Amino acid sequence: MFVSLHMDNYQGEGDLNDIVRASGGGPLSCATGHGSNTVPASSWQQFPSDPLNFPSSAMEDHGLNAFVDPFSAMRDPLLQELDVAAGCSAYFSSPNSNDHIINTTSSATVEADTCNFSGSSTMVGQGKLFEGDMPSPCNIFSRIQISASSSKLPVLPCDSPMIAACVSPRGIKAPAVLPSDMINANTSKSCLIDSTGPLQISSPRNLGIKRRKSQVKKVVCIPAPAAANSRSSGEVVPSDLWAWRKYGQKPIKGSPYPRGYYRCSSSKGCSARKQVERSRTDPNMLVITYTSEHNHPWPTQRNALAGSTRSQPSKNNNNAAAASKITSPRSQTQNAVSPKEEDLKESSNDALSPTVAAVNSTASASAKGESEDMEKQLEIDDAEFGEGIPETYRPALMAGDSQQPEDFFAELDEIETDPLNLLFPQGFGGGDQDEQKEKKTMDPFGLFDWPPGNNDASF
DNA sequence: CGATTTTGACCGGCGC
DNA sequence: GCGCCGGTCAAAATCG
Repeated sequence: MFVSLHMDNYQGEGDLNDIVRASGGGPLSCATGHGSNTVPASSWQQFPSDPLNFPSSAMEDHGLNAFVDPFSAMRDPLLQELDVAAGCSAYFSSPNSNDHIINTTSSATVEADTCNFSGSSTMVGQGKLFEGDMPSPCNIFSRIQISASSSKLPVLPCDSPMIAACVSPRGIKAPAVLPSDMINANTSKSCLIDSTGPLQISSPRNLGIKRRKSQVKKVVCIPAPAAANSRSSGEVVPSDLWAWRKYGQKPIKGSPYPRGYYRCSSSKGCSARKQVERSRTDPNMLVITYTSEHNHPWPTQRNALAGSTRSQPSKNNNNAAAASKITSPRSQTQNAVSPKEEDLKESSNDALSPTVAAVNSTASASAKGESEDMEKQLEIDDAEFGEGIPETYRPALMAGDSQQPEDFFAELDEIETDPLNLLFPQGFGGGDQDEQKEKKTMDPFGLFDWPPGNNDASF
């Protein structure tokens, strides 16, 4: 559940203040890296290394229960996607422990360049989206790194412990601390991306820089599922609730991996887009950049399935090796196609352990290399940053600032079919824990459908 | 048949 | 002004 969202344009002193206040006194209240409130790395390391089985109790045992839900402030489709799709505890952290995310979001209170507190803190205090006490099923998004990048901040290597918050599709409850290895894995070097370019919206060709700069973009770093879940391009696109249609792919200079361009196909006229690419520093990490916003409610079951029926090409079905590299993107973006069991296993393994290892190995080596890119990315005007948020990534469903978490979820229930159910037909909290545990083991990222016998949803 | 992916071409922004 | 680069378009191919 490493979620590392680089939420460009996400800024607000108030947020930080809230964060500090909320966490004040707590072990995690550290908004300052040098602050006395930072959690000792040793404490973090005491936690199990398995992020997927992150015991919320552990947090309590370590006095972390005071940690405030980092996502509470998030009222964002992206997060919605992540939450729902992930349906599991997510570790929100700044890509870099030093990444100043906190600093930028709340320059007033944070001054440390080595803040152990993750970027998640920046999200604390705004909203109540994730107040619910949810279990934490895990899937690909559970490890998504979410970091809010702010303007003009240097990107530093991150190897400090980070706070993790268990995020469930409907709520966040159990705060979590990442084990040291996970922390390293999450270090964002692996997630550093060069999303430095200005943002574009529906009509980029006609848009000026100003227009594009005002656009909010969110960068999500997630562990890339194994190549088994990708097509010939090797690109792996985790599924989310929205239907995405690929409209282009371009090789990116300086990166061995191409960048895929997707637009929302859930609704015509929706300007939501996302770019998917592998981190140049850590191929095991996927960098998904969301731009623009959905102008429509959550996709209903039907919508979510739109265009998602396409599965792997038949030519791949008979060739496991080929299948490992050629997989229908739809299975990734529409969360509907079930890969073969072997692929699934491979994906699970590759997406998890390797990711951690890879990140660790590259954590310090490549940090500098991408720092420049990161800086560029961060050079988004703060003012614009603040303005963009409310205007972007706010799906119709989420319209309304006054909307409370309860309202939000209530509306979700009103949807023809709860998107969450599409991903987690078994439910998140109820049911046999052992059974869920088993599922986690089989599909830690929840990218794939569970066997028909275990899946009530009719895709 | 409708939807998607693929891929080369086109366009605009930006740096030199 | 030129060239590079990133993002998008659109035709062809593919798939269910």
